[in-house]
Amino acid sequence: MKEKIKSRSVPFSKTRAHHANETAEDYVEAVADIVAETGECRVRDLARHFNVSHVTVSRIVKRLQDENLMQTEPYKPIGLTAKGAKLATRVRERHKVVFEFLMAIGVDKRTAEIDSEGMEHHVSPKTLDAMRHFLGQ
Amino acid sequence: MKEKIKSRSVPFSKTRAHHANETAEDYVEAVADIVAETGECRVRDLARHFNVSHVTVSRIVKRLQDENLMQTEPYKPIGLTAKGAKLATRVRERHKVVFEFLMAIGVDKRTAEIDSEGMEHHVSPKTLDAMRHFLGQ
DNA sequence: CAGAAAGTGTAGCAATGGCTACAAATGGTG
DNA sequence: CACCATTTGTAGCCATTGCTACACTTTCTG
Repeated sequence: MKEKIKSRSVPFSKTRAHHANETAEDYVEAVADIVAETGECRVRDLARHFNVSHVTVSRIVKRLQDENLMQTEPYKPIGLTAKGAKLATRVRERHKVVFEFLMAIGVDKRTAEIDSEGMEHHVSPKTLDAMRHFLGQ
Repeated sequence: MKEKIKSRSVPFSKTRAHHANETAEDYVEAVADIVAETGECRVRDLARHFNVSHVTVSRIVKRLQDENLMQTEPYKPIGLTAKGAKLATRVRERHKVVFEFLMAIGVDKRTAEIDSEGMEHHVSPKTLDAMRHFLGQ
């Protein structure tokens, strides 16, 4: 099927689609994190995490379910599909590298946390490699 | 008035507002660049630059005009207001630092161009300082 | 100068992600 | 068990950014 979005092969290509893709990455990452921390992930957990209403969360979860990234049933916890888990792993690893890289160049922890969350979606594999190299891996 | 958007004081705060802000930054930067290169900026120039339809551009330009960042008249070139020019200067400088920083850590030019465009909006002043420091300024 | 080409504007639709208000389900607790 | 608080779902609104189709201006050209 391969309905992947050509994320940034060209500058500024299709901002809306790109943002929807970012949302998917943020959400699978959050689900993975929350499950890892608390055992299960609920709509309200995501609402608190992203500081949005539960309505926004449940609509997005519905969309991500349609995209085969998440799986849930009404009033039940939210889980990741195999595809979602795979994406989450990739995103978390990338996030970690960006965060540690920012720390390594002297950014304070709080700022590194905030900036890495925003920057990560725009860090290509090549740039990520450069960061890893800098970190001495 | 101070209707500034608290861009990322907290992680993930209000994605939609944040994105609208990014659009404003991208557009004022593009107008400044295009004017600098060709003498004037037209709707079609922005449409080509962002790879979107002219319709999308003219609607966004209208919004940015309402926000006092741009100025134009029907069928006329697009210019920046004082406020828009000020923002453009800040954005271009930040973009330049991020781009040069990526080059400095060994990212190839094309990738640095693409990634810096996406990353720049998420680079806080503190991280920007760290990048400047790294570049030896 | 008339007609064609290019550029721009407008109408109207879709997707995404915000929200409030209200309804329904779940889970504790008296 | 019955009630209440919490959680989740649904309805319906708005803003932003995509689009196509069509209309109108401007500009170039024969």
